[in-house]
Amino acid sequence: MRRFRGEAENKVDGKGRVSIPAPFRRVLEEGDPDWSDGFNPNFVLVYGRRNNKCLEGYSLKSMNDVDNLVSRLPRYSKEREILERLLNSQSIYAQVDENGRIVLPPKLRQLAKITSKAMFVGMGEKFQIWEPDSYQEDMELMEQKLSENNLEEEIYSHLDDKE
Amino acid sequence: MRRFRGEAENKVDGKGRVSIPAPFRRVLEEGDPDWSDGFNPNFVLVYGRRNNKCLEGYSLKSMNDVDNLVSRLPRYSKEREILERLLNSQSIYAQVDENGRIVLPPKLRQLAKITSKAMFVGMGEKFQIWEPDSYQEDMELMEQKLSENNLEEEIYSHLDDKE
DNA sequence: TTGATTTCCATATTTTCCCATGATATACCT
DNA sequence: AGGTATATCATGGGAAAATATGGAAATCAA
Repeated sequence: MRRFRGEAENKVDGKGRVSIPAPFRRVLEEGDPDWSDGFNPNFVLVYGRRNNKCLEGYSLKSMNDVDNLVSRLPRYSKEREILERLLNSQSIYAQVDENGRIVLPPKLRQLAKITSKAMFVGMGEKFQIWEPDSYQEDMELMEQKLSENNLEEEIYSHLDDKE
Repeated sequence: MRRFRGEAENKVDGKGRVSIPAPFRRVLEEGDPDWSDGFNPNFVLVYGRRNNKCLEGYSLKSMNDVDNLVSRLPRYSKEREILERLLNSQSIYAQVDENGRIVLPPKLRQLAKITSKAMFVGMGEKFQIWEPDSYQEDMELMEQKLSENNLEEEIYSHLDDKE
């Protein structure tokens, strides 16, 4: 299964339209069970995550995976209710149009402070949409934290095969 | 499993096209689960490592191994999000074309300061793409450091099996 | 009606695809 | 062994398709 990789900065016009980077569209197509050649994929936009600093896009398949994880929790547990609230109420279906664009509703643009440009960031099974300056800030903050405490090595150590 | 070995300097044309050295292609083919004779392998180009001094190519298989390790971390943990950011946002899929070439997008060429030539360097499970002068500099720096303190022996000693 | 949203069309630029060439290399055949 | 046909390789150029983006017309909603 193809993953969301790379970054792309696209323009947002007055109507809130933005192009989804073509490589991301390929992943969304692959992740939409109903998609077939010539048609446009649907997917899910989540806006309640990361303190509203960005939006997150999931293919239908990967959203399903997340939903299934939630379903495994006890039906009326606090955790499950919170997760269901975050994932379901704070998300919408979006559909790519004929030109490869979506419309970001005003509310979502406000939340993420997106005005004239949007930065698309690949995150593997999902992607994020940032206001470009916020993204750069966040990236720098992350890199700073990594180098500060020599965390990079520690982080990468998580990758070592341990069985 | 075949490994990336050797060096090759190839031209980069105006469109950013470069030939992947034929021996490297053989490794990429072997490392692409979907590849079969007559087709062209896909792989992953990473541009965020090594201070942007070069690009790195990974076969799909070896990249998959890394991704799978990340997937084992709790889905929304800090570590996983950081790793996903590092690994996914700073990489793209690349596909070898009919003539054995890939296109280096302008952004990646800029990052590595690659203009008209690219040096391909085998690194075992991955390969690097350098601007030829930068590569020579880096190589000389390394050799200098090694000989200066007579470190070569010490370096190789790390290879001894210690349990 | 009027503002907003969706659909459709237009276009410059980028990217991809396809074919061509010269240079090596490999295989084959007598 | 010599010579010839056959691949493969690195590279170039042009045609065709795809991408990102702008704007107009059509549709919808209050």
